[in-house]
Amino acid sequence: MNGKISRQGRQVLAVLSERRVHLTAEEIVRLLPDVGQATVYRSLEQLERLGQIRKLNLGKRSAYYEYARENHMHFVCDRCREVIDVACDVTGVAREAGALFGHCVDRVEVTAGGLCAACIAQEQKEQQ
Amino acid sequence: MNGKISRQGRQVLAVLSERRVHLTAEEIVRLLPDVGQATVYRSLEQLERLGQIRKLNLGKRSAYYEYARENHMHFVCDRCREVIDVACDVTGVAREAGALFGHCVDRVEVTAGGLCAACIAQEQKEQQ
DNA sequence: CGGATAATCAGAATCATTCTCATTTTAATT
DNA sequence: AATTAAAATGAGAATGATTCTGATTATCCG
Repeated sequence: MNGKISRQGRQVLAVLSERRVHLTAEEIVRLLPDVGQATVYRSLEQLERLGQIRKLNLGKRSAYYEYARENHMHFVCDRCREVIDVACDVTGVAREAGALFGHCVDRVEVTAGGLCAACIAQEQKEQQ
Repeated sequence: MNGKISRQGRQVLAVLSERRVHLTAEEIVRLLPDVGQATVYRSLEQLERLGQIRKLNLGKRSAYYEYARENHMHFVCDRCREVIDVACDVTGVAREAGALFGHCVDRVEVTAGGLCAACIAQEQKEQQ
């Protein structure tokens, strides 16, 4: 459970790696009918600890998970609730800010909220 | 429920404004014995919508709430689980990044993880 | 005042996540 | 390959934060 990844763990990782989207634990459970949900949760935790995936706390009911890749932030639209990836790396800034107080930052999550482009267009249409 | 804040809502805001710390909804419920928990949750939601407070999704069991003030990020120590405020404003960067795709960013939450200064010291002591 | 509308409260319901424990798999050693 | 110990799995129960419900109470406005 520390370094080695089991068959089930590899299945979970494969789902996230292939789809390249944010998925909830529940969606992963459904995509892997012969892996128990406790195991899915355990694998997600292990994979996150190993840095292979990231857990996203977006203020939604459930957490989302994604395959770890270059840094980007997550934009959640207040209107359609869509989650959109946006290239934006502030890891350096955050690390330096933490270092000023002696903390060692090794993980940074940026979540933004507002109106997405599609919803801005929608609202303009509606107001005419 | 949209613009006006009820007596109970003002009590919730007062707790957050006076203490200036992150509190869970449950802690606020305990601090206000004669406000029902459903009302605390509803008030928190309204106050967040009005921009008076911020909801923090730190990957803990429950969400935290804080009085809205100048921007800072939240650092969660992987060892002691403490939540520490760290001055670090990336709102501008995030807003520009969103604008590139036509999104209107009006809220940015930065959460960092790693080892806090106290735990780094602890671990060094232990290794001797 | 009186009636309409909205907010509150207590408690129940929901639902994501974690726990339990019997069973199975894996790894190491003979 | 057989043996055994340790670890991982899975089904289902338990937990706990949040949301919903329905009856009651407060607020607003003529």
